[in-house]
Amino acid sequence: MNNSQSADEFMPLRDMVYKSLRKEILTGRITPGDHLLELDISSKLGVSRTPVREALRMLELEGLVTMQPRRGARVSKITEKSMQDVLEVRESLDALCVELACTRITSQEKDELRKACEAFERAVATNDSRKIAEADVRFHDTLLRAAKNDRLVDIEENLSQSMYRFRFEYINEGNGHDNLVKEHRSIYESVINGDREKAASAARIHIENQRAAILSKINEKEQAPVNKKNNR
Amino acid sequence: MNNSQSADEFMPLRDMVYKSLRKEILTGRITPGDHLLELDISSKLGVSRTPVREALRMLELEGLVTMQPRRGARVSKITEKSMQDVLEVRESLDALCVELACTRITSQEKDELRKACEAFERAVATNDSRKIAEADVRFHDTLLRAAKNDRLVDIEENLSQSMYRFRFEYINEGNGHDNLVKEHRSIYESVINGDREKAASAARIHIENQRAAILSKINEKEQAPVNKKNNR
DNA sequence: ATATTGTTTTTTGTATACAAAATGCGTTAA
DNA sequence: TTAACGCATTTTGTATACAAAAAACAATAT
Repeated sequence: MNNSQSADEFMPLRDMVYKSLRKEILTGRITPGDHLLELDISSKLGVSRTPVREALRMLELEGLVTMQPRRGARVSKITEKSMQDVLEVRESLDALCVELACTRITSQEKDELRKACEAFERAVATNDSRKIAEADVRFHDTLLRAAKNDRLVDIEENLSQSMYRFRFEYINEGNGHDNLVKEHRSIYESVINGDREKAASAARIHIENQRAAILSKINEKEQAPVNKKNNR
Repeated sequence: MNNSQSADEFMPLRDMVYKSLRKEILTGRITPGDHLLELDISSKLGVSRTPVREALRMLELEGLVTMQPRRGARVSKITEKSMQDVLEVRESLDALCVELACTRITSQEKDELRKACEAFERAVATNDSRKIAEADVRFHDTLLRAAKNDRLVDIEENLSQSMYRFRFEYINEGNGHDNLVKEHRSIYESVINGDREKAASAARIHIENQRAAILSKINEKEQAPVNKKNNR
């Protein structure tokens, strides 16, 4: 009965379920390790098990849930190692992204990038971390589009998902906002000027700083006794 | 009735179907643009539509098939652009891979890498392109494992899949075998010596040459009237 | 001959039914 | 008290049934 996902109408139920579950995982309403019961989900969303199962297969391939045959699906755990792995790959791919953008960006996209950069600065000024996160995504999406590589877009989207929870938290960190602005500006200017080397190194520094923020956050948590289960 | 996939026994049917379909796509027995009829597949493999549908959802997320709601699944088309996109990403990630391998490879893995490198040289000597392709995969897998990054492994596997058909063909190219040996050896030596810069540039050159071979192959085909369908 | 409309057939989407494995629980025996 | 066994329940895996959309086809009118 509860729909909880807009923009459907003629969307197959499996996609509705998929988006709904993904949202709950990314926003932390379902936490790593939680068992995903097909019957629970289907009754909660008012559909049968069939679309639920298909959605689970999709989430499995995305890496958000882990299947054990005959034992069901669980929300994938995030370890520090897995986060390190993601960040390493992102560093290379973000560098690639801005390098490609340097040579392929159109004048219209340059304009968009400027706006996105300015919007980010304004968002930081408001100190509203939701707005900051949104503006951050917009800036990076603009760069990604300018790179004109569809496969890169797919992979980066997938990597971003893995970082979603942490992105929100590292942006909440009190200190680094001004640094973020500077880093974005540096990337922006390099891309506009078509300076591939400088753009790449700026992108790498940007990720490197995120890594530091995220890892300090993880370690901080490790101190506290964190192993609570079932937030509902 | 026809099983066509070994190593199952207690594998869920969806995985059997998934592997079976993937194999047929990768080996070209089903070609891009082909319509995948659920009922055909299920009767051919002797299972019901349920596991077939779940397998299709997985292949969709992997990018091997493209779904149109209410209109079924088709094998994804490979365009020159999509191949270029894949190669660009691979260049960055292969460079990352060997850089990581430089600092993380164990002495045991160094040994494996040496063996893989030598096996590749022997394979080239036989001039059997199937053997060459296998040895090539072995060499790259060894490097990938040495990099100790699970996410990188996943992504590279996915990218390799997209190139599977072409890998076979470019390896068939008469000219480049000796070059391949030299390139591998250069990568091998750099990694053993822990020279990140040299390893990265060697890896990039390696991919760059593959790009040239693959693209010449694609262009060659474009000349001939290639739009045949249904090879069965 | 072509376009349009209506009808039949095919195909996908969804729900449900049934089988088999896994889980949980209580009982019994050491 | 604990370990082990068996039974009941839950949960996943698979098949099938039914609904609805799309495609194929035929007939009619222009």
